[in-house]
Amino acid sequence: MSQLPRSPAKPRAFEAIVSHVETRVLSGELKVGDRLPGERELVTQFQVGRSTVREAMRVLESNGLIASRPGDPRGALVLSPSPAPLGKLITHLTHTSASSLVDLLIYRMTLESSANSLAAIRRSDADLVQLERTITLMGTARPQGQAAFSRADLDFHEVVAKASGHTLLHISAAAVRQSIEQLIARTIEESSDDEALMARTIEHHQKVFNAIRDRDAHLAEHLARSSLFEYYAHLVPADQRDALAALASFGSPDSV
Amino acid sequence: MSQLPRSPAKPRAFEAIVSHVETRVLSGELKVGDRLPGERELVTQFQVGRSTVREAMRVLESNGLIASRPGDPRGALVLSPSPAPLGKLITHLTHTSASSLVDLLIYRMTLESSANSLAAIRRSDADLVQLERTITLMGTARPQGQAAFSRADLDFHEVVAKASGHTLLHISAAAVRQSIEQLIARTIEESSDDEALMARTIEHHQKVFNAIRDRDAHLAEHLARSSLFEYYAHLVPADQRDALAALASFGSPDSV
DNA sequence: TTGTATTTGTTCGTATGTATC
DNA sequence: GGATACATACGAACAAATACA
Repeated sequence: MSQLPRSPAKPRAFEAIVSHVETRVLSGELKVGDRLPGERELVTQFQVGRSTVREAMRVLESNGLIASRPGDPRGALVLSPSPAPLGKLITHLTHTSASSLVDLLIYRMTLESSANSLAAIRRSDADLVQLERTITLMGTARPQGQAAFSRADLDFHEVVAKASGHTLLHISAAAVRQSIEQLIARTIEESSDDEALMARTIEHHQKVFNAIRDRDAHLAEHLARSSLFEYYAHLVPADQRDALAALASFGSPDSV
Repeated sequence: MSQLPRSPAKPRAFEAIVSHVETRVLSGELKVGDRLPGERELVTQFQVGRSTVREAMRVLESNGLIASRPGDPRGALVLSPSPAPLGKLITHLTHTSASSLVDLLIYRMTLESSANSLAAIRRSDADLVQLERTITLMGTARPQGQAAFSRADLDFHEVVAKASGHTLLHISAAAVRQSIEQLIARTIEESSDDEALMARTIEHHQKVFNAIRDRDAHLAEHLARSSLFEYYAHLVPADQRDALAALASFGSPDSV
């Protein structure tokens, strides 16, 4: 009996080291740039075998807390907080549990509309300069075809997300954009360069820029939704389009 | 010289196994519930030592991809996506001050408002039954104090997210909720049981339920924002509250 | 710059407790 | 209950890489 995994589950030896280090990093006892004791010293400190110590090191490393390299007598290095492991995890999540294109688009609409809103509130003047540059880039990329234009387009969204000053939104939006691009890469390759759509997209982005410049958070948020809808809606089956349309029309001046 | 870590950095033996498994999960070759080969078989497959295999297992385990337990002759189990690893990373990032409480609340508002909107569109009748039950539970938990009420409250949001039928939203919203609860655990413990707030919260949830029942996506989305704002806004410093307020007021009937 | 000591990366053998059949 | 195969954990050994005198 008892086919289910036990609730408490036997605590494993390496976990003691992991949570010990995590706690000390969280409490500030271990600062960025500090060194952990060497593996052999951890063996005596925790009364475990060296393999166990190494398992703990790999987990801490995978979570972005430390880095160790061979031959360094000073021990593993405590790293500064980085969104990199988070980005990897989110990328993995979007790739695995992305049931459909429409769900990915919904997710992107969700994240980027908030990023736009935040950017309108938190943007610096330097952000505006960078944004204007990416819009210019879209213009020059236009005659180079769909692929180049798409790259410039993604750049714009990336810069906006960065201007939001929200690390989590920034990282996760980037992951979702990438997943979407990979998913529709084949679908879109044969789509003839749609000059009219490109022009409309640039216009949209110009409007977003204006809204962010004028610190109009509501307008910026709504524009993210409507422009994503216009750009991508034709790729999703008509019978799944209602959820996307509902999000896109939220906050619209002419709705309600 | 060369104190900095090399750019290419020598690939380590266990990483081959990690990325191999990751790739197979991503490609769908390994489905949830499938089993990995035993450790000894992986040793021969990858021509590495057993400790190396175990290090790879710990990393995969820490990222929530697999679970293994001693004595199981079937090998490590491939897990379904879970919010746990994501929540842990987010919690760690916020604690190390890469991100603040207000950013977490913004993130939650972003995700849950979309989840509400989707739930209004995709909900089944069974979802409604479950939602009603969690609201009833909040009523019975009310006299048991803040902690019990908070748990029931979180349950409601969890059920709504599930009803959205959007795995990504569901998982990431759960992770963010978890992080927020951990972050404000101490702040809120001394907050006297606010009977009035509890009553208002239940009312809010009833309104959300009605909106989802009536398939009013816009109303459901707006309610998620306004109720989160009312519930949590007092915890964020006044000078950071504008971004949260901007999101909360978006789509409001009386704004614009 | 060279050499040396020490560290991490990796392998291997062994013992032990446990889940499955 | 017993046999089997598994994961957990330890520790010794060697190679490669690094820091430091």
